[in-house]
Amino acid sequence: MHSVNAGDDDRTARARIRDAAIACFAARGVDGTSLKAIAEEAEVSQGLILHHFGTKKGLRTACDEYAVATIQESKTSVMGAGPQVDPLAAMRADSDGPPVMEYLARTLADGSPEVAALVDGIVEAADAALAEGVKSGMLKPIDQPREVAIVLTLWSLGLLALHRHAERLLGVDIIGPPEERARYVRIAMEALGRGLFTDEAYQHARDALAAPDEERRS
Amino acid sequence: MHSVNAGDDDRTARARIRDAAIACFAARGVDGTSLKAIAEEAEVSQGLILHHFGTKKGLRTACDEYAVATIQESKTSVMGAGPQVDPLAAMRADSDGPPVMEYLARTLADGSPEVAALVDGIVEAADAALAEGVKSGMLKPIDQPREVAIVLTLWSLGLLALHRHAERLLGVDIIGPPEERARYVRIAMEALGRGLFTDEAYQHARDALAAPDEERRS
DNA sequence: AATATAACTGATCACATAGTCAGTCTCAAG
DNA sequence: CTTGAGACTGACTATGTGATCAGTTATATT
Repeated sequence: MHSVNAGDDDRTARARIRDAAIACFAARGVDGTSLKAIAEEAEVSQGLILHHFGTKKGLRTACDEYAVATIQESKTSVMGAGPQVDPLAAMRADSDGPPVMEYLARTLADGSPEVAALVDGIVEAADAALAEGVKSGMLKPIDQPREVAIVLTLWSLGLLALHRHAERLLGVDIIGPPEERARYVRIAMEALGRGLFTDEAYQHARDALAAPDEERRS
Repeated sequence: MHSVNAGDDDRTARARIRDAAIACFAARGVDGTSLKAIAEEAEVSQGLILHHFGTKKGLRTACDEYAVATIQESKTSVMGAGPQVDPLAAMRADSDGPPVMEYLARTLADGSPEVAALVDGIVEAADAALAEGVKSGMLKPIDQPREVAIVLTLWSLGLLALHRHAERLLGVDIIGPPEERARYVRIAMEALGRGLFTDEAYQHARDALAAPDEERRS
């Protein structure tokens, strides 16, 4: 009865609580989720949650750490295959585990230090991937490579945060499996790959933007 | 004492409550804000909030409507100046009013119908702007103009939702005044304007993506 | 088997919350 | 002046919250 396992679930109670919390937080937000709801979802008592995590904030932190670790893991495994243009492509949550991507989408905006560090790491990876792409001749030389890496990363993650809008407008669940995201990648490729401006319009815009006060180059 | 106005503030109490709610919601989120906190901020009793708005949800809806109306207003006024590439540039909150942009950034992700409608409207505007740009020869022809308009809009709005990350990584407050955002525009221009891929790499990637279903392992 | 340690529960606490209500005050119209 | 309606308040309620705690059960160690 009071065993470590409950039902046919072989996860430890601690893991079950964490996963339940991630699911609840992803679905209704951290503030919108009570410990009671998590306890019911994990089929444990509410007291056990606090026994394991101390406070709700502690649970939140544990969720952040787990999500970050999960994503880092899949990121490095995907990274081995070669440089990736789309930072999002490097992030793929296991379909069987807790909904890490949804959780991240929810918590990206209300900045915890753990998530901030994750974002920083993704930027670094994107920066490296861009440099690699330039070196291999796949990408054009970039004037502000780091800044471009940052913006590309935040565009991707921002789209993740707004994935419900993307689903409504585009009919694409960018959190879903790779084949579901293929349409998005094609659209992104059209915008980012060849560029939108005509050559002369780009030169003109560039000159107009370059004019201001100070110049920041690497 | 019980007059319509309080202190030297000539807004109606109803407007003061709404503005205070927007400020609190923007700062700490809707769920993280109590009616008591709003009442204190607006210098009214908590009962008056419910007298005017019925429920907290009603207040939230009123905030959404006000924010949407404010942004729509500035959007159309900016639109008169000509087609805009960056959807964000069309949105500028008055510096004196409540922090509408911060509020929008907070609420973009937890989709209310009002905000969803606003997003749809911005997409329409971006779509029209793209078409205009193509027509005037500023932009290259676009294969999937509507989809590109959607993605560009969501990238911009997603960046807005993640503006704290942008500030940390880029040192740019994209909510701030236009001159503050100039650096971001230059970066976005480098990525979107001329494109990142070399010509042959783009052709190659494009061909690879055009194939209906393929397992893409780079 | 004995014992210590950790897992776990359910009752309970103090507190914050959204919402209700009775009644006061202001002001304008009759 | 009277009256009625809406603005407004402060006390109140019912409920939900995170957290505490005493006590119980399981697991591991010896």
